[in-house]
Order: sequence, then C-alpha cells, then structure tokens
Amino acid sequence: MKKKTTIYDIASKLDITAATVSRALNDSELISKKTKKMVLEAADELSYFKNRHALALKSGRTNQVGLVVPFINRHFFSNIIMGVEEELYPKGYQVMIFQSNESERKEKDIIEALLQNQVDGVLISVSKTTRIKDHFNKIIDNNLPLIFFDRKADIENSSCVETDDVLGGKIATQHLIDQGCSQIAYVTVDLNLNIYTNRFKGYKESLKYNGIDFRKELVFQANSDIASGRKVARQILSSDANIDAIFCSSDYIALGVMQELKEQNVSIPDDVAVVGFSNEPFTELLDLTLTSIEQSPYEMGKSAARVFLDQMNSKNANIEHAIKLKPRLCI
Amino acid sequence: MKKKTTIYDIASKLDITAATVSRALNDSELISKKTKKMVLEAADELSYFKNRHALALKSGRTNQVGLVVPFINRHFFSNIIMGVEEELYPKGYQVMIFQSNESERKEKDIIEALLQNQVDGVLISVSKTTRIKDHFNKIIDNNLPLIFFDRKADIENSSCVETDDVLGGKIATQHLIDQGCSQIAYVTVDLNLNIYTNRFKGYKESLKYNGIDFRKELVFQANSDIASGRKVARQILSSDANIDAIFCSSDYIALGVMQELKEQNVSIPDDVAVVGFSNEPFTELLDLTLTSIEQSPYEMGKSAARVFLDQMNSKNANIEHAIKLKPRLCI
DNA sequence: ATACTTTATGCAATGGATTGCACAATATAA
DNA sequence: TTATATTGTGCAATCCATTGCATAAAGTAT
Repeated sequence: MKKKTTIYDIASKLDITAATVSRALNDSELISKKTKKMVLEAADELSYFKNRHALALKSGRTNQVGLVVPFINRHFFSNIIMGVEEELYPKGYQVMIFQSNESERKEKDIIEALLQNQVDGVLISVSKTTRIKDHFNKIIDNNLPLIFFDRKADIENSSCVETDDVLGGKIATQHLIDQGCSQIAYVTVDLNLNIYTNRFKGYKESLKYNGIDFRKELVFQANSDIASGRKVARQILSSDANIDAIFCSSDYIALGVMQELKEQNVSIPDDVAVVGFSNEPFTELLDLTLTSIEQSPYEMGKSAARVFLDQMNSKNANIEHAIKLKPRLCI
Repeated sequence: MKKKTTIYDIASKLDITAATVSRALNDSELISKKTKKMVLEAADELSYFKNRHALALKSGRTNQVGLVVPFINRHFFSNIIMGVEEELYPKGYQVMIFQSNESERKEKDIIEALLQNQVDGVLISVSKTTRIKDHFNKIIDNNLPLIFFDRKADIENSSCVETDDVLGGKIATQHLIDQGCSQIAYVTVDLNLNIYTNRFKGYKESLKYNGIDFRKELVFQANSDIASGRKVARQILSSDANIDAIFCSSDYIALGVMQELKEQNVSIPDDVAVVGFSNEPFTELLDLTLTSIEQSPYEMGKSAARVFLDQMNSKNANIEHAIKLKPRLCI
C-alpha cells in the first residue's frame, strides 16, 4: 500500500526543498555536485519516477502523439506503426496507438480523447465510413499538427503522406498490357476512399495511353476480402466480356479471384493474368505467386513521422506537407 | 494560435467561479439548473474539453491501462488487443498499446513510461528475451494490478490468463494417435517460454497415457517461422526415425513443414499427419487444410481485461487470479 | 578584514480541475 | 415579520514538477 514517491518525499528526506531536488534531477548547472549525487541516490532508493501528468500540466507538452488506424492487425497498418515508432521513439515521443475499426463514431471518440490527453500531434488514416470533419478541424483549431497517411480527408492546414496510387494503378495496368493483355477487368473497392479512386484513375489513364478503350462493363465492385474476390471471379467468368486479365485493387480480392480461377481450371497467367495491390505478406505463404504493387508502409510511417517532427520544429510556419511515395511492382 | 480553453475561461465569461463551472460540468446536484445550462452552453461555445492531466494529477487515477505485446501484427496478439479493448472501452478505460519487439530493453522502457504515466494497471505478454524482473516488481510495488496473458513471468501478487497449453498439447497428440499415428515428431520453439514447455509436457503426457514410449530423437527445435519449418521437415525426412506424424508447436512451422512435405511428394495426412498450434488465420487462405489448436485470443483478451476490472474493484484484497482457458481442436 | 563576485539554495507562483467548508441567498415554517 | 431550513456559490487547498527572482553562503580580490 505504498504511496507514490514525489520530489517532496526526496526533499524532506534530505532536508532540502523540492526545487533543489527538481534541479538535481534535471541535471541543472546551478546545483552542487554533492547535492546532485545525494538526490540521485535518494531518488533511486525511494524508486522515484516523474509524474508525466504534472509535467504535462506545467509545460503544456506531453511528448505523446496519437496514431489512429482503422485496424492494427492489417499488415499494411502495423508496418506503418512500426515506421512511425522507429522514427519517433528515439526523439522521446511516445506513440499512442488506436484503432477506429472503420467506425466514424469511434474515430471521433478517439480524437476527443487524444485532445483531452493534450497530445502534441495526431497521425491518422481515416476510417472508411467517416463523412464528418469536425473532429479533424478541432485538432487544427488547437493548433496541433495533423498528418494523414494513406487515407486522407480534405482539411486545411493538415499534411498528408500517401502512395502515388494513380501511378500504382498505371504501373499495374501497364504490366498487364506488357504481358499482352488488353481486355483488363478492374475490381474496385469503396470508391469513397481516395486511394481506390486514384488507382482506378491510373488504370484508365494507362489504358488511354496505350490506345485501349475503357469499357465500363469491365469494372466490378467488391469488398476487400477473399470471399468477395471469389464472387467477383465467378461474375467475371460468367460475363460475356472476353477478359484476359484482372486488376484487383486489393490483395485479398486478388487471392479470392485466384482461388476461384484455379478451381475452375483457368490457368494463371496464361488464360487470365492477375495483379493485386498492397503486396500483403500472405503472398509469400502461398504456393501461387501473385504479382502485386508494393507500397512500403514502413517507409510511409517513417515519412509521416518526419513530417510531424518538421511541423513541431517550426511551429509558427503553417507548412502543409504533401508527400507522395512511389509504389513498386513486385512480381 | 488559440489557447486551450479552461474552466476559468468559462467562469470569467459567465462571471462565476471555476468551482461552480466544475460542478456544472460534472453534473453535481448542488447546482441550479439555470447555471448548469449556462455553463454547458458556454463550454460548447468555447469548445472546451477536460484536461486529463489535471484530472490525473488531482485524482491519482488516469483511467488508462497499459497493454504490452511482443508484436501487434500477429493475429494472436491483435485479437487479444481487440478483446481487451472490447471489455475496457465501455468501462471508460483507455487502452495504451505498446509492442516490445521481443526486446527486454524495450519492455523495460515501456513499463517505465507506463509508470510515469500513472496507468491504473498493466496487462502484458512478456517478451521472449526477458530474464530480469525488476520492472514487473516495480508495478507491484506501486500497488497496481499486473496481469500477464499467454506468456507470464513468476511475480508475486500478479495474475495471469493463459491457455491450458498442457491440455492443448495433449489434445493435439491424442488427435494424431486417434488417427493411428504412433511415431510422432515434436517440433518445439524456445523452451524458455512457459507456453512451449507446457505444450511439450502435454505431448509427453499424452504419449504416456497411450502407452507410447517417448523418444528424445523425435524432438526437433525450430523458430516460429516458415523457413524454419521447411528446414525441420527436411531434417525429419532425412532422419532414419520412421515418423508418421508431426506435431508443430506453431502454425508457421506447420506451414513450412507442409510446404516442404508437399514438394517432396509426401502425402498429408496419409504418409505423415501434421498438426499445428494457434489456428492462425492464414490457414483459411490456403488450399491445404491444417489441423490446429484454436486458442481464442479474443476471449483471452476479454478474460484478462475482466481480471483487471476485478482487481480494480477490490483494491485492498490481494487477489491473485490464475485463469486457464481451454483450447480446442480445429480440423 | 571589508567589499564584491560567484554559486547554491529557498520561496512562491504556475498549470487545470476537484472538493470540504463556509457563507450568502432564497424558500419555508412559525 | 422573524427564525429556520434549504440550496446554490465562493474560497482556498490540493495533486506534482518547474522556474524566475530573491537571498544566503561561500569564494576572491583588495
């Protein structure tokens, strides 16, 4: 039933004041070596540690940043987290990780909590279902750095780090065309998210560039999971369009598509070529190899963290960053 | 460049004192309805939110708990996180997630930071490399609930929630024996972790129960990854022991083993039966089906959270919980 | 030994919210 | 109308660490 040790405990033990203890602990120059040593020893003995809340209250800074992702258990996002931590941890920042579960409501609650925690900044990939923006503006209103990664919202004075998805879409499509394909189906996910619309844009631009007509009937809609991929594969096979390639805007879809094609004895890539997007790690677990677009989430995390640090170090200037990372084809 | 709004701002705007504002915001009964309404409106207008640090400082409680896992991107751990959040979030607790990267050093740092944050409790699955225990004892010394899950350390007054790994080992082994196998290889990981020694124990007990002699030469060592599984499979195939089943203490190993067996044209399960442990989600992605032991990490998370709540609600009693969750065979 | 630096420490306010105690304002009873 | 009960507010201390300013102690120069 021990009470927490404070600098006052140390002070009274040594018959000095808390101010002196504080200075000793912070390695201030205007303190004698003798006292400093005494204090440090006593602190150790009483197993003292600083109360961050008192610090935060006094200084207005917490050295904490909020990191919000839809799900932490997606390879893509957990690697972003790794990247962010890697960059911020050595600078003395603590990264508070939260998942929104793709819920606008929860995202709002989390940001509310982060503000109450007086975090020094927020890094976030917005939830699929988010339509409102008040919570983001509140962050800006409080003059805190707000950095979006991967999925962004349109907020003034915020920064963002994203994959160049248009380029990704182009690269994937070009790859298929290079393989000799021309009737390329496109399977998209939620067109509400910028990442998917951009991939789609890249797909269309690449077709145009290669003089291939865009055909609306080659565009299919799915969710980002395996079952949905299978379903879409069946749709594609039973359609009368003579498709020779499928560009899936997510690896999960691609996997479902490939499983279904395989079961139906469609040869990959001879009859139908498939590319995915994200280069999820399960591609390594499989016997089948999947060509995909690597997005380097780890780099994205580091990049987002660096943007945050930049903004912290030049608080006054309202620098908006907009960084686009180049995706890479992975065969 | 807005300053943060405090109750004093609200108070001076309404020409009342901060005390009154505080009471109004906390829905105290000894305040007039009129004032309460006034305050709430003003608070909204000034977009006020509470400063958690001030609260924490005053009350000594933070409503935050620390959750430490080796890696957040493992299916097993991220589901535990889900479970913990599911249980604690509605009770008003904020879950701070940290990953130790299996580093003793980082684990220690994290716990130090958690203590500085005055968290109300710590839930942790210890890192593989952790040998020291001071940091755990510090938590206990500060009279905070310490709950281990899955991987525990031997600390007085702590609680733990774990899978009944001995039972899991037994179930898996019995399953193989029921299939008619008797020369069952066992592939273990780090024998420093209680989970692996317990699975091993279950394996041996089950053999004994069925009157099968334990043979040391059927035990192999590996890391919990696919490459290591493949390597071990080659070892097993080239050994002269006439093995008809392989019990892998991790699904990653099992996957590697199966891939290798398949390549070498060994039929599964006719020539050699395989079971894994964990029921990782990738088993669903595969064409091959893997029999595994399901550990229900989500339930484990919920259970650990409930133990924490229990301890919070009966602070004085030094209740140590030790909960064992029953694993399940998943074919 | 006296005057003047230099160095080490103490004092007290600060940050934001809560809360026991005291007191003022209003309502009720006599 | 006066005495009493009821309600609503204010005052001030508290939680812990930091820091500008004042001052005591020690050191140096004359």
